[in-house]
Amino acid sequence: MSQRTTSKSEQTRERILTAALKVFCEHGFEAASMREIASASGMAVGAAYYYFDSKDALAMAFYQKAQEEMGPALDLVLATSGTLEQRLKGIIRVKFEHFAPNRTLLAALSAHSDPHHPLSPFSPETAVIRDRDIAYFTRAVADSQLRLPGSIHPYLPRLLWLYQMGLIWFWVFDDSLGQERTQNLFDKTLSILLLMIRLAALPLMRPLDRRVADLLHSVFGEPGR
Amino acid sequence: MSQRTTSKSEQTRERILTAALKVFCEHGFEAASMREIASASGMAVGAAYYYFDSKDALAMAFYQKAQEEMGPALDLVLATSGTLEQRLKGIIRVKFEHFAPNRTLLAALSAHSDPHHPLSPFSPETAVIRDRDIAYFTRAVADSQLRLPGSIHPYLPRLLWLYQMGLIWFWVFDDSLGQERTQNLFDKTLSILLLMIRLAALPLMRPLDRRVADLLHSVFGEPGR
DNA sequence: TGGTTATTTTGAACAGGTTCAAAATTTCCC
DNA sequence: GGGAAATTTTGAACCTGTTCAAAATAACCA
Repeated sequence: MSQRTTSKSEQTRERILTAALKVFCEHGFEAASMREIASASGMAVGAAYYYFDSKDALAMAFYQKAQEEMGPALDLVLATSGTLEQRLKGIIRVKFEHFAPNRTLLAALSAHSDPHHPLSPFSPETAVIRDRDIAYFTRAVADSQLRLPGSIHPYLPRLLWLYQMGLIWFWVFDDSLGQERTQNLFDKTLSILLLMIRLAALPLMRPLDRRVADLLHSVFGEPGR
Repeated sequence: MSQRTTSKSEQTRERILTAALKVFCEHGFEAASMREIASASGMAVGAAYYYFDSKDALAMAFYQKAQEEMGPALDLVLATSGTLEQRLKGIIRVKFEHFAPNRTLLAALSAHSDPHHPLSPFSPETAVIRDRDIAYFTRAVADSQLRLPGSIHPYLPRLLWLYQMGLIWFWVFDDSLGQERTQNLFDKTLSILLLMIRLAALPLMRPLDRRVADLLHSVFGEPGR
């Protein structure tokens, strides 16, 4: 049966990924070798490459799995909080808490700044993951009544995603105890962000609005979803 | 004589770097192998590693050399322009023009986002290069009369440097013809930046100022040079 | 069931960055 | 000048990510 086969194949894939995460946790991403991962999973090196395109792809698979696992917690945040502030705080807290045990693993993904690289957060290959992520920000913005210029509004989810990516980047490399510096950065930037959104409604900001909308259009392309 | 020795050693180093740049230009950074670079310079692989810590370090050496070469052009910009706008435009244009022939080589440096990595733009190891770079922005800000809150002022050079880094990052991966998208981004963000600086002087912005200054302090540390 | 095809698994081979002990050369000092 | 010490140069060896042709296994169908 094709069903069973897929399932067994899936199991093997799972087994390799689990072994990889274990090895990553033990020696860190760099120090972990594909040979060790393979033998930890009881398979040959080639098998790991049959299921994953590269070593980095293992880190990406971890991210993808994490995204699925966080789904319910994120839904809960959106269901139980109303203001944008609460929602953003909630969403980002969920992510930090979920990734905390493997925080440094994310550094492997931060390495790919080139949007041409399949594992870059900006690549076409990661578009599905990215869009799923952005969708949460879309929902976070949706029914929170924001008085934001309409021209900027459609870009807000993507901007917030970008903001989150920046925070995560800072967090990944934050050596302070309990990553308190990131917490500090988060508190302060969020408060500025919300204040700016409030100020953006003032007529004085009109010239700024126009320019920002123009900029966003040329960076992100069409405003439509 | 110690002088001669240093000089000859320096020459060899130069010869390897030149060969490396040639090979990088021919096949790109990734495709260039250390063996090819070594043989192109008429030395053994080990020699390259005697002068440079890694392959990436060759790209960094290129950046460092470029920084020195751009010095006079940057000084000229500062000497012949008065407004912050003209100066920023000038400084960044000089850089783009200088790096244009080797634009993609900079991608090798963009790869190191981890501040722990010696070649990261944020690492202690690159502090000298970074500070030299920031100094130009300090000079650019210096005698252009800006009405900016005093609490933010000391961070401005570092912020402008960060802004420049972002632009260069965008430029390195910009596939549009003649990198026109970057030009567009530059024009629009600069106009927004200058408008924001003008708006920042308004008393209405006082609460924002305080928060921004607080944020900058916690990210950059002490305001003093 | 038995043969054929598709999927999965293997591990040796490859390529390239990096190391290092030894050799070659230069410097330094008596 | 000559011998010790420092510097420079060498290239084979190492390690690791990755590939790939062949082997093993599973799925499918007559």
